[in-house]
Amino acid sequence: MSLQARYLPRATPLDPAEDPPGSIDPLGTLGPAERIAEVLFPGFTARMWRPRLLTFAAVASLVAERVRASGIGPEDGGLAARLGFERLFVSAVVRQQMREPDKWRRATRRLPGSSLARRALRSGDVPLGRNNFLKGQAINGPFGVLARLARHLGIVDEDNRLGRSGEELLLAWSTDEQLPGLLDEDNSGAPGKQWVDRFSRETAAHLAKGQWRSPGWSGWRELAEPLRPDHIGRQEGRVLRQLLDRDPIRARCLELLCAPQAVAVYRAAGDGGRSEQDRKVLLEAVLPALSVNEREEDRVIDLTIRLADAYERVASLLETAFNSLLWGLTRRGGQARPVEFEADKQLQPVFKSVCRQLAGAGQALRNLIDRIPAVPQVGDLNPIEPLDAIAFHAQTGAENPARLIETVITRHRDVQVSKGKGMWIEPGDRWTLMPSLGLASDGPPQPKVTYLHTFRVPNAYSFLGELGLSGVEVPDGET
DNA sequence: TGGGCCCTCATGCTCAGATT
DNA sequence: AATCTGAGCATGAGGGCCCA
Repeated sequence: MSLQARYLPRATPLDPAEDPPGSIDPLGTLGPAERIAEVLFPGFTARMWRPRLLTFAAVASLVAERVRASGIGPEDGGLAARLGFERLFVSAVVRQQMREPDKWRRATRRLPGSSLARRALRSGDVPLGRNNFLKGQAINGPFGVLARLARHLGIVDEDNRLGRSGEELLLAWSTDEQLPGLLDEDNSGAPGKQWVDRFSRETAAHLAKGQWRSPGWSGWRELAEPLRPDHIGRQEGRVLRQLLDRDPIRARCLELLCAPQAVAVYRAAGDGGRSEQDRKVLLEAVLPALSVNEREEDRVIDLTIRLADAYERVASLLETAFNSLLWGLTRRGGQARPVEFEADKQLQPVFKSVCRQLAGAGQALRNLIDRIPAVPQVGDLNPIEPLDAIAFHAQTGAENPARLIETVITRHRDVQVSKGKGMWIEPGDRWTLMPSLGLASDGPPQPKVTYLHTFRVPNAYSFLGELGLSGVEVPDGET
């Protein structure tokens, strides 16, 4: 099929030459939600699933240090060595999986770079490097996605060098994997030291000479086996759990997630997607299990969950209102006068419903914000001003549909201005929808109850499952 | 029972926000 | 301004289901 000229993009009067408007978060609700999530599971992000990559991070940090000490690698603080070792590791795990799919089935799940490593292996075992591995490997690779938590736990420091907790973790790991003497400085010849020296040399040779071992090399297996992401050792697991429990709020949240009732709620909510898992577990399992009179951490968690819920209700209602404007404009060919939205028979019930629900949600949010200053663990992470703003918008928008429309478009304008971006909807006598931002569903958007943002509950359960909590293993269809 | 199609979800990249 | 970081989102691989 040939490409025809009429399908090529052409500038039209509707196609402004300036930068396109920001494509996500038109109401600026993401930032505050992230800060609320940070109270419950500090250090976690939405991409963290496999706790064993924390151990890998410690090992990679040690190897990078050894390569640096040897003076072979480039003078970059060990970054190149870390990334080189990481490529060897991912390739090593993928090789084992391709050789013995049954035994290694769960090893590469959510292992960043695994599919690129597999592709390189299939096309003739091409060495992994900058051009055929992860873009932005430093942050998107196995180390990178866990780096924030690894720092929180003291496994690595700000410069990604091995930290005190990292040493503790490595000692436990090396005992489990029968690699004693891992951290020896002298020429002890201990198995652990030999292992580290060997793969430090391999990493250095990979970096300096582009060395890439043949498929039959025994090192592939000996690298993959003790670090495979699906087998955490006993002592290693105990240390990981201790490190995660060092923050009292995170420890209490993890404890509450382990309750059978909470696990049941989590599993039952699986169909609704991750936002339903967040919402149901927090509201139906964790919140009722708190002892706010006896435990200080529980008071923090109680306020945070209530805050998260009120915030998400407000954010999703405002987004519904904004999407209604997009939908109304799309149906009118991208242009409409503001009064047409209020008069739209299909949008009227949506706006009315949003207003009605916003009144309660906005008041709830306002009451919770007032309690924040008394709880430093929440207040330190959550500036009041952005929360105040959204509560104010909720209460203003709740008055009537006209006020709602005005509030939402004003908030959108302020958000885009602060980002230095154009608006999705250009206001004026007639409002104009920017190209490619239309919303072309059959019916108007409906007020949603689902959370727009993630609160890390599924990530925490993934960690707990791999650390031995039963009932939350990632299902993979066996039996 | 085999083939094909559709849907789901993991994966990797892009872009926005934060920080220096 | 440049760099670093994180979530959103497009994409495509793979699994399941349906039909022949």
